[in-house]
Amino acid sequence: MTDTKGSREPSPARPAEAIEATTASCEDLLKLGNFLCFSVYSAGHAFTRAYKPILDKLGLTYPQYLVMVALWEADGQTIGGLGSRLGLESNTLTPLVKRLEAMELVSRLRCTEDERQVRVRLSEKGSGLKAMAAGIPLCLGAATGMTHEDARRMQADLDRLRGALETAAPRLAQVFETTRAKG
Amino acid sequence: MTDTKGSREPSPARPAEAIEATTASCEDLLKLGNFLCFSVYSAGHAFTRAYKPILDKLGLTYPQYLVMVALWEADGQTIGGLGSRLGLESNTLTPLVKRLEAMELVSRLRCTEDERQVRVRLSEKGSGLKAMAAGIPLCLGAATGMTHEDARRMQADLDRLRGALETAAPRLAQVFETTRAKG
DNA sequence: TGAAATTCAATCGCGCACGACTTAATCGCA
DNA sequence: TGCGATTAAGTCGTGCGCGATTGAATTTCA
Repeated sequence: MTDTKGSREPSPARPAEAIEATTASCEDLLKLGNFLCFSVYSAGHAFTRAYKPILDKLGLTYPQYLVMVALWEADGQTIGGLGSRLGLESNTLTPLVKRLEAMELVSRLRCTEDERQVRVRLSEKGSGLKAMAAGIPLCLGAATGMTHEDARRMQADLDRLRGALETAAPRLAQVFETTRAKG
Repeated sequence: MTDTKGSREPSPARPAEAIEATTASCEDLLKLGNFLCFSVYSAGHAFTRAYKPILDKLGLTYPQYLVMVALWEADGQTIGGLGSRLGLESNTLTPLVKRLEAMELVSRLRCTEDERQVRVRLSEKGSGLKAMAAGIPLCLGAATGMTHEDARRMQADLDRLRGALETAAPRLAQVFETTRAKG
């Protein structure tokens, strides 16, 4: 084993935070606890699990709930429109929306002006669910004990991060090759 | 743009930001853009997509990569140990680890002292991959353009959020009922 | 105008995530 | 000691997420 030297902390003189942040070693870099991506991944699962007991009462899964939220905000979106709003492809949305249709929460209708597109409309039942769902964000907000300011700040951070990742993604394979060649 | 009414705020003593944060209307609450959970969800997908071109070169999926990271940090963990580290159940990990075994990156060995448990050990090939993977965090870090301090702060925020959600999850269904009854 | 290129939704296959359940080993305790 | 309870891993079914591909409608432009 590489890090089983008994004493984990090498130099407790300076604040550990500063040291780790500036002089991260190869070992430190490959520790799960230092992975921002893992924190995001875990928080995402935690949200899904926290929502579950509530969404069970509505008969929705978490992604289905997000689609409903998008439709409550703007009814009659196309599959592609929902996709770009939610960051999902038609191969994910088509079956998901079909399940919503089977539950009679939405109807799917091919556009007359452009028959390639499919428009998703809320049914009465689907619109009605909105009132019930209105309490969920407050409920979750109370559960996390976060202030709205903190929540907004985290959102801003996360959205900036997502933007940076989306911008970088196309050239990351190349960057990785270069990094490896140098290192 | 429904929040541009100007006359929404009952108590105009505080700055608009704080008011919006504290007195979000039902409409505002159900907008996707105000959902912290959606920001986490999207950032998670963005990470998966950003990692993909890099992980393709290693022949790993993103969850497989996280398992490998956990093993590089501490080899020989049991399925249950990996599960509690990664927040996953055996029904997710068992087939995942079997795929890693099929790639000859790990071996699975039933413990002799407790035959209910299975220990997962890195193979030569699996250990060797660590060197190649060492460059990935730096690569991603550079791609996001974040400072280590920012990353650590977000991690701290996210980990706190995850903790709060895990604590709250068991009683959320009840809280939701109460909220609905009152609202 | 008509053929090539593009766009949109849909289908298929694979891997992850998890609830419900099974099987086998270990533990607790009368 | 032996039997019920607990624990660990695994199996199965369902839904999400996406790469690859298809088919049909639309757009482009020679």
